[in-house]
Amino acid sequence: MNKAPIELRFAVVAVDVPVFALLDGVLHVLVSEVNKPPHYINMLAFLGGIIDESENTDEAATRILKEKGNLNSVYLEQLYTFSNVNRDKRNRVVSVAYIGLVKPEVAEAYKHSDARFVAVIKLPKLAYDHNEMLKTALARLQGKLSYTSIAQHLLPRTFTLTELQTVYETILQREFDKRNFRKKILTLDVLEETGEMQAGVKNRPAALYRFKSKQVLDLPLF
Amino acid sequence: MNKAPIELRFAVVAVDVPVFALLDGVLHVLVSEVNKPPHYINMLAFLGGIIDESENTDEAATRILKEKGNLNSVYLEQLYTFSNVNRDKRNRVVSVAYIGLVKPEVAEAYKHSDARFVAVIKLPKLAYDHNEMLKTALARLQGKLSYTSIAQHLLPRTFTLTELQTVYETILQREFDKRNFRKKILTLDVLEETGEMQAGVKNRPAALYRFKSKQVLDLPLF
DNA sequence: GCAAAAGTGTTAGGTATACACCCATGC
DNA sequence: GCATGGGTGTATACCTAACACTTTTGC
Repeated sequence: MNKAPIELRFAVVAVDVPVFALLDGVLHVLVSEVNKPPHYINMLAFLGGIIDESENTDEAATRILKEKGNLNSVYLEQLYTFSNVNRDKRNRVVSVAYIGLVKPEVAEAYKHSDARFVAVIKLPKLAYDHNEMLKTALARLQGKLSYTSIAQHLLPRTFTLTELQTVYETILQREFDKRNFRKKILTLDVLEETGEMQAGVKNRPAALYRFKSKQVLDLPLF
Repeated sequence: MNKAPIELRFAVVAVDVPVFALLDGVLHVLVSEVNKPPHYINMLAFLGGIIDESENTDEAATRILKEKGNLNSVYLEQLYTFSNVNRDKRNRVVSVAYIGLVKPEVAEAYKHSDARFVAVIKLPKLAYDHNEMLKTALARLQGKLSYTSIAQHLLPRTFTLTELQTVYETILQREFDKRNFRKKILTLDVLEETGEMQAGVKNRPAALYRFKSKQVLDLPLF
């Protein structure tokens, strides 16, 4: 493919991906060390990188999580594009940010040389404009949870209704009445019982459910 | 500012802006002629252009509407970033799309050499990926109308409740009961009466309202 | 038998929906 | 006085929110 005149190509296009996971009922996000003197010395940032000539930004996000974080099976959706002139002090980078969600068993097993899941409330000042990106991502996550079935990507394949409720309570930062929550979610008819029960818990075992559809559906929730 | 290595700068970053207006109760969008042989001959597309080194994409969108369409006072919000490798067949362009909204008096008075407002339902096949962009924009517009006070940017500064209802009915493509619509919108407490009435209409003149706040607020609507 | 979490129904208050007639103005 | 759109209230169904006790399991 032809290229546009060089003077129009002053910016690089990157993707950045805050990948969220719930670990022990606490929202975590994947960060890695950044050490790019003089501006970004020993700071944390989300995984990200520059897109290739042969891919769109969706594909770049998937590739970069794989290459830089050894992460597969991440649910991704585009978040927002950040383009302030000085958002990366080294040179002009326009970043198409994505939100990534992984199931807890993926995050629990995660081991990588420099990337790790850190509790969102414990994050320090991040590199680039990633604090702003985080704020945008959290707001979007709350919105999406409230009117779609996106919670399925933060839960194991099968889960208890209490686990599902905990996802909502953790991310929306409010509590729900157990009976009302169950009534609501069950009448939406998006879950089905697996027929299995929890095993090895030291209390009454709960019934396990799964989402009927792997699609993220629009739902009237909260 | 330093530049990244040239081999990473294969793409240009552009913005594209479908600008919507309601004219006589019909949704219109601003398009201009594109004539870029061999791929795009005498086609229509939304206003758009390449960002400058000194601006972010928000600023670029505002500037381009002014420069290429002589349009000011457009409400803008970022829509989505389109990055498919072949979305522009001439060379690699990553487009950060915005939605623009203008008040009917602006659209009615609009005169420009090649840009014009065309009814959305009458649009032909557009250049680039602008049909896909339109689809995304319309879906977003419906969503925003349903849970924010964005309608204010498609209405004159003062308006009747029937005009407001027509905005909702046109964009959401459903009808509302007049009494229930009024009750709902008035109990939300976002409107105030101007004290003025319509003049020169050949029926009973309606009371004129305005939005209390110029901010776009989140509201529980439909 | 005790600790821990699962599971389950009812009531009251508020919100959404459906529906029809009179009013003010221009011509 | 007629045509046009403006403006208003009520009754019903539905949904939401508040609330407490019994069950099952492991130890």
